[in-house]
Amino acid sequence: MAALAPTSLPGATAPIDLLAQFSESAPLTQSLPEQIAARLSERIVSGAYAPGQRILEQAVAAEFAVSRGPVREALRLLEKEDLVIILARRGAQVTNPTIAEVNEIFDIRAMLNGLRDRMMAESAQRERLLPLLEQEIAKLAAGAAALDGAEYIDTVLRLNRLLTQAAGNRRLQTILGSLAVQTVRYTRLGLSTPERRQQSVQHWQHLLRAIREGDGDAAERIARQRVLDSRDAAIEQLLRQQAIADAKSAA
Amino acid sequence: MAALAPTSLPGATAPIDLLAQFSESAPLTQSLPEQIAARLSERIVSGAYAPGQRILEQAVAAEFAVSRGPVREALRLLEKEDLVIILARRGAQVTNPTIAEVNEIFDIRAMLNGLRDRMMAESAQRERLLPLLEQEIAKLAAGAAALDGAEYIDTVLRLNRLLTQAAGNRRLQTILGSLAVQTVRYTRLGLSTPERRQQSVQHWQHLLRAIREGDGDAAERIARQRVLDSRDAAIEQLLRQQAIADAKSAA
DNA sequence: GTCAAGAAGATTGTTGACAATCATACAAAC
DNA sequence: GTTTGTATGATTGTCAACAATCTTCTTGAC
Repeated sequence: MAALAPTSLPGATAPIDLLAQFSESAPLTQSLPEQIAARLSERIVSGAYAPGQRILEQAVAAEFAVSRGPVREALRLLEKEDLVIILARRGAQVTNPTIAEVNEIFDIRAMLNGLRDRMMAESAQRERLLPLLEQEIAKLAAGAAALDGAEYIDTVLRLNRLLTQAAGNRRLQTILGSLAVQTVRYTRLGLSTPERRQQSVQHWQHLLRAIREGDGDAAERIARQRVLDSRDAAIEQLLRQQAIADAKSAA
Repeated sequence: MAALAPTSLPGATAPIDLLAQFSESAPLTQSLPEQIAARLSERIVSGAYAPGQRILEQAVAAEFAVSRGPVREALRLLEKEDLVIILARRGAQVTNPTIAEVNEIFDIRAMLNGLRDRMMAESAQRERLLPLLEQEIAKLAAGAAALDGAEYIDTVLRLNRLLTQAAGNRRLQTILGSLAVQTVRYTRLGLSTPERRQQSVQHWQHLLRAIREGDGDAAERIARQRVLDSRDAAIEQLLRQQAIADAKSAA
């Protein structure tokens, strides 16, 4: 049996694939474990699965009408993204990063985004990408003033993906993609203020100039600073989520 | 009962350590997949499994007298380290990195070692580790003069582990550990000359001073330079291996 | 009331078998 | 001679059942 249509899985919400968003080019058909992982990933990032919550193989298998094998593999994929932790003979739990760990993630992102943007500034073919970057950064400026900032965040994600792909460093792409999932987990409903967003737009414009002038040192410095600045918003978001969780568990 | 609030837990798993074979402190009990992964890892790193070679699940399962399940999981672990690539319905193949990709790995290592050593220099508890570092660097100087440099490489690995663990950034540890596996793959039989090793020792001594003085900027700069310098040796090693492989396939 | 020891249930780890897909060899057509 | 189509074997993907281990609940002593 199991002649499964690659895109349809019992259970039924829209299969938004967070992981594919950051991968080079989403394959036309995802494997069964990948589909399951994508679904679970969304639940974790959205908060539907609370930090610390256990994920039982049998329960997931029953829900998606598959056996435990593919579910096991899906959980391993989520572990790779640090969305769950798997303890020997104790199964998977949704991770619950401490503030210190989120800080660490941003430290690493700062360094690697610095590398990425330096590579871009020093790349011979940056001329070809400059128009696209200019266009996206214009969109960014437009979205920054809005109240909810949803489009702003989308544009930031697109910009980052654009730069990451253009850097042409496959492994850098993998690592930054994984870190981006975590970042989205804390900035998705991104309650950053319009003021903060407009300051960020300035950073992006400075970066654009550095790239245009081929100034790798400047590009790296600006990228680092931009990531470290965005850290504050993420920490605030994390504290807010934890406060909500605490209130719930107290009730 | 017991509808307890999710117990707070550390963000993610301890990184599985394929370099454990080079360390005294291996975990007390490895899971079956981890043991298999470690054995296969050794073969890939040592070259017993050639780049591009297919690894069949059934063959490995038969050799270790287990079923294919644990072998599958072991192969997923190796994929995480980029020692193999797994293609859908086509199984696992030993990776065959291009020179460009090895360059990329060293770019990333340079940045993250920079972060790590900066953190060390700015850490409050660096005093406690300084004696250990001094001791290891002394060993390094002793081993640098030797002809084969085996002990030198062991000491470098120990030093790097020491610093990576001390940085206390779990995810950084994971990423650097994974990159270290790849690095060892190309520098293990490390035919770096005594001259090059002695220059490297100087770098380490400069780093030691920067850490002692709490100069994070200097620590980062030195670490970056050290990694980028070591890149040449790795590239040479890779070219040598490829030449051997070409000669074999021609014969 | 608290703690420890043991039993029962729940959950993961592993296995062997079956289904689906892929790679190869060979034949036929152009 | 090259290419296309087909059959066969090899290999991965998935499943359901069993074994090993952990967690929870109960019981009993202090």
